[in-house]
Amino acid sequence: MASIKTPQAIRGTQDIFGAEAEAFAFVVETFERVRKLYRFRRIEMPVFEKTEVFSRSLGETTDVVSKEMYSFEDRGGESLTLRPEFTAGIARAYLTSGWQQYAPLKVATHGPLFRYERPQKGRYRQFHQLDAEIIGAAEPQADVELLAMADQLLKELGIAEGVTLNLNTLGDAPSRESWRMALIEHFREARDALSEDSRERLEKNPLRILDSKDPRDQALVHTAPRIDDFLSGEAERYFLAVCDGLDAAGVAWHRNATLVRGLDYYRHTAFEFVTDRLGAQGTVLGGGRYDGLIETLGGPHTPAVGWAAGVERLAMLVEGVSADDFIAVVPDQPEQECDAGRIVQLLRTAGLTAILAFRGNAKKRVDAARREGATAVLIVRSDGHSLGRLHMSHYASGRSNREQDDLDSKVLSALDGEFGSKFSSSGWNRPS
RNA sequence: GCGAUUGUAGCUCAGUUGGUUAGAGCGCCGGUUUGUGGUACCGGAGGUCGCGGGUUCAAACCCCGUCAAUCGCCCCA
Repeated sequence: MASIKTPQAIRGTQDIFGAEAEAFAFVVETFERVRKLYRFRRIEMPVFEKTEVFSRSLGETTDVVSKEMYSFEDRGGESLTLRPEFTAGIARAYLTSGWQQYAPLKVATHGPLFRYERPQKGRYRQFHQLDAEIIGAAEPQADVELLAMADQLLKELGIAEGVTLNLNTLGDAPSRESWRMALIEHFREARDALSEDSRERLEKNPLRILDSKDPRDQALVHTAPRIDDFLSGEAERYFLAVCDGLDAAGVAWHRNATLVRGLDYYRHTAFEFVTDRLGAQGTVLGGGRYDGLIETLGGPHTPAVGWAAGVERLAMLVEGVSADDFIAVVPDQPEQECDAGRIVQLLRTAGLTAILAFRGNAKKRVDAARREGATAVLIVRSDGHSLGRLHMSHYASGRSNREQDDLDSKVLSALDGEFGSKFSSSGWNRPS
């Protein structure tokens, strides 16, 4: 008999369960809560777009476009691509869905993205991002607001301690271009001292040499021309306004003059929240201003700024999302199954998390409930049983008698007298 | 695309210089005890040793290939 081979999961995809899934959900829920505080409007976006949406906006020579896109032809012969990022699709929607009328538009979304890369720690082929954008705002306050929201998000996730905001400006288009020329000249003179990778970058993307990890490049980076010397007066004023705004908002930041961003569309403000706790993937949230992007999609000149954050990376920093308390209801004998079912439903209706332990005898059910981490087990006995009809056993460690009493009275009020006006209760912290 | 490490039960892992029938814990299934306090007891099922080839009297172990995972390079969130 030929055995059936179980298909494997696609490389770089994840099946998330348990504590990791809880951390993942905690990140997303916290983001949803925080973005509402800033009144970013929720949007839902397609997971795929015409390929040109990404190829035109990100830059043909970027790695994302040249080798990381999941592209395919549909039945009509059109080239489509699973989104490798959010921004390009949102910019397209801004133009094709009439969202220009809402400018300045503050939007937020989250969901899966796809890049054909070699998976490693904090990097997957299907990964997930939080995303926030302000479209149609040229004011530095937009940058500040976005960063303030990012900062609050990290604080509310409880991970702000190990994460720092690196901030830089890439200047406006003329500033960036003259800086770029100066960098090429600087590195070309010392070409032989550069690492192999950086010699490659010199042709393709000279700005990237600045954040090379190769020690051979470090010395040259140190003496490289700085963007500050090429900033136009306007670009400089803009950056100062962002810095002042951050200080006023109480957002801590570090100037990092060698911070650049990978995608072509960035101008002015560029930023990354980085940590050293995630191995090679230190960037947990990154973004910047992309005033030129919407024009590359055929729209009017539209200033915009945004960021994206890796949900998996944030979730890895979040530790010990405490599981919610729950009560397991266990019938003593099969005859109490219906009573137990009634009780568990009453508890849920009253807003208490409760499960009905339904496999094995009472002993096995109690054991199973405790293994699952039940806060307490409510045993249901027959009416008139010598040990009483209901018994609460508290199993959560480190709870005070007061907390246990509170839970007992919540349960009693949820049952509303149906199973008697009181029950016995025992617990580790209770002298009994 | 490149490099390093690792693939043994559902999970976490042992497995000697190559040598009978590949083990443990947890989980799972069955039962006993217990009317409740953090690991009670007894029994059971479950493994093409990632896959393919080679060396050998003999391979989980050595060699080659391949696939996958992990970490790193590149790049990015």
